[in-house]
Amino acid sequence: MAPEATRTATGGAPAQERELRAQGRKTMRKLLDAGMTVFERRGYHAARVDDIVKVARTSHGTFYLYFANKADLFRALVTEAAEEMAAHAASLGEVGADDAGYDELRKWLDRFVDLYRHYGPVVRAWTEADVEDSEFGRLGAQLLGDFALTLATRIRDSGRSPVHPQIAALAMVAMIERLNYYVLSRSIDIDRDEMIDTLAAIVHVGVFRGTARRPR
Amino acid sequence: MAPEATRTATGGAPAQERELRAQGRKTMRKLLDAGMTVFERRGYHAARVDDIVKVARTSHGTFYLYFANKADLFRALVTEAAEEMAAHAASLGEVGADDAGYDELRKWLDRFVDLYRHYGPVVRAWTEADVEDSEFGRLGAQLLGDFALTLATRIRDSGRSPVHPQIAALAMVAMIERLNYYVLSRSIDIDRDEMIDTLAAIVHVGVFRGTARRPR
Amino acid sequence: MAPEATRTATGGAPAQERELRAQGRKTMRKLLDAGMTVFERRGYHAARVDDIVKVARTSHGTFYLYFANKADLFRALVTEAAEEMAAHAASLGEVGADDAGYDELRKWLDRFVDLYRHYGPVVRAWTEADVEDSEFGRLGAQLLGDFALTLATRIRDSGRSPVHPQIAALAMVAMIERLNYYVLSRSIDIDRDEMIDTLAAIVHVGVFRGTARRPR
Amino acid sequence: MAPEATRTATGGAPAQERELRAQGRKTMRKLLDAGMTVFERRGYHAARVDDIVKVARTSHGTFYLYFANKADLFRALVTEAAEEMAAHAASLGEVGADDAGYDELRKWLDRFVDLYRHYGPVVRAWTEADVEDSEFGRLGAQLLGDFALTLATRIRDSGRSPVHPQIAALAMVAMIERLNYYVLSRSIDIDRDEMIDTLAAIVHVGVFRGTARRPR
DNA sequence: GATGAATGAGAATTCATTCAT
DNA sequence: GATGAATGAATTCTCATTCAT
Repeated sequence: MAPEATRTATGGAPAQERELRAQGRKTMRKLLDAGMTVFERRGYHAARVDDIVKVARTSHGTFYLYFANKADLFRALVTEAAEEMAAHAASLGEVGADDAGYDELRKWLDRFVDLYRHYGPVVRAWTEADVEDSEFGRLGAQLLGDFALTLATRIRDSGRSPVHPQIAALAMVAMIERLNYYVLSRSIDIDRDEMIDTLAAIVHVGVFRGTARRPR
Repeated sequence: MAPEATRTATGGAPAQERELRAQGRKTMRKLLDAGMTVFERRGYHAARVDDIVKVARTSHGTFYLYFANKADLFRALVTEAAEEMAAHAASLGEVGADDAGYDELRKWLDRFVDLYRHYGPVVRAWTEADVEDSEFGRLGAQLLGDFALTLATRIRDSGRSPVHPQIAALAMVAMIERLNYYVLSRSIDIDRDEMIDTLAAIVHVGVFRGTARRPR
Repeated sequence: MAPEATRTATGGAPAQERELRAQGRKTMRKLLDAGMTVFERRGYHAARVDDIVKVARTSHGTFYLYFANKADLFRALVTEAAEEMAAHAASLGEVGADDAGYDELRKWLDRFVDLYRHYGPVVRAWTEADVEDSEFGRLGAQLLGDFALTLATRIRDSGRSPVHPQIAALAMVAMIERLNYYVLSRSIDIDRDEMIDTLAAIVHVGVFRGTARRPR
Repeated sequence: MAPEATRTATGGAPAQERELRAQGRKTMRKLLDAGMTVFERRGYHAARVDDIVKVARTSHGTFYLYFANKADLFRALVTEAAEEMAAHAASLGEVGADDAGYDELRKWLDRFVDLYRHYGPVVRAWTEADVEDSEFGRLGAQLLGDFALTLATRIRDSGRSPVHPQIAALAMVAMIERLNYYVLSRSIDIDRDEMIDTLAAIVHVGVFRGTARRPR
């Protein structure tokens, strides 16, 4: 289940008022992809419609045929990312104190890293856009909430953790998201498997009071 | 030792070419404080020089008497913050597996939360500015590096941790910084002490393999 | 062969990155012409982009669609003028000591006066811009050099002149250019033909050691 | 009779309303000299009061104690220069067709080159300021007129010249002034004596119908 | 559907001049 | 007399958005 498979590409406001044919859908996709590229390169604020349009090899006029404005395109990307992330959060199974629990956790983290590698640019630009635009803030808060809620449930279910489940869940999200961010944005050179091992070990022992021998 | 005590207020480029008298230094401080306020409110990008000037109750021209531009003022703030943060990182003592180790960790976190409450606006705006301006990126990467290095040393010194010290250190920073960020920016309502307890517990057990009974 | 015939209208930096259609080229021409008008009226420094835009009956934004800034537009005008001037310098034929030599010289001067009447505004603004902007200085020095070189060759070829050919050539340029400048800028009231006669006579006798009877 | 000897240093408007003591006069002279330096370096427009004040090692406030504004200081310099120039123009004696005439002309030119080397910066900035500010334009037109009138009289007096005396006089001024300008501003490398010889030869033969053998 | 051209509000920056000490 | 500080009008330039073809 590669991220690409589920791309919904809802499209912006103007596009939803019209029927899109094959060509139209293609143009819209080009713009979305270009947006991704540009937001990654320059962040949300510094990204200009002009940049996006150039990368997509279309014109200014065309852009506004599909999206109401820059925020509209961004919202489409963010929504796509948020849905994938939320789905992923829910996919974490029971995390026992034993090796099986560790494995479940590790597998889940592994998948997260994939997702983040794909949607990272959006998530990062999001953090940035967030500050002023309360709309993105709300979207983000909700995603964060959903994400943390699922984890909190798993922590509480484990019945072992002496820590505050909600806070611990948020702390976990913080650690996982931000470490990935550091690695991607600062080009810190960390071995992917080692990173996942470390995260899994800290979370399993620190949050789920795992007792399994450290693997590898 | 409140943060205010050590404020160095280096000042921007134009201010460093002149020697400032009392009044000048006062005005510069007003501008720095106003910058803090505005960056907090609107983030780095959305902050306009005009906003800062209004908050500081000075004129446009005056601003440029002390700082070359918005980035220059921000750099002054960032430098101030970075110095404090780095100093704090270095202040973490040995973290044993016992209660004393836990206490050391908790005390250190407690102090961090204070610092972050003060400099948070800067750190957050920093993350945002970072994307385009590589200068801030470098400053940030360096601070992150310094911070993580100190922690990695403590982890390695503890001799107990089966996790990769450098990665674990980065993960710790990520968790601590980001959880504070969530709390401050999303106005998530978490009790300060509980948050510190939780962070201390996760790190002590997860990273330092602490064995102490959960306090409280 | 009126000056208008050869207008190349190279255009400024931004315009060269796109390909212009008919409308675009027209707008660019409007801006160039407006620039000429405004530089003539107020000189290089006092000319504001706003003035140019008003004369061209376009908007501010449009200006920057075609030129990077005032200097960029000016450079386009200067280049145009420099090319014409250089071509004209090269068109001076052999100048003998007899009446034919005088006639050649006079014809050439006559044409120069036409050219200068057209490009004078640019040349004058150039002198002014020159002081600070070394780029224009270089362009000007080169044009001056080209111009003088051609004349120096003619002087040397004449074989009669006891004066230093290069210095004499520069002196000629100085006299011709500056007298035209005085006449145009100070609105000194001199009869065009008399001016040309006088210049021709001085140069023919003073530089080429002409022996022809004074014409008219 | 070096230029320095006759410096009148009239001073700007504000200075004339007060009595100046020794210190005051010294400060004013510092500002005038600094103005000269800065106008030479950057031209009239680009020269900022700030530059002048820095070179003079005084403050902004002090500047306005002596001059009403930038133009006021410039006017003081220009007046000084204009007086010297006018006096020099008048000093040209009778120019005969023989060697003595040539010598008179040459001596006069020699002195002019000295003067121009000193006041050149002012004259050049003047040309530039002239474009917009009609006050300087008038001053310049008057100087030019005075200068040319004197020469025209000498030309007419010589009784030999078949050229139009007034036009020829203007042409002479143009040539002399501009060649010096080229040499000073473009740092064209011409031997001073050769330049004077050439100018003298062209003018003597071309304007005064001199018959003397070319000297040197 | 698509495109190049045009627009203008908004933000940054400079610098001559005035002011308070 | 002298000075550093403050001011704000004037300009330049950018870029999201609309328009005409």
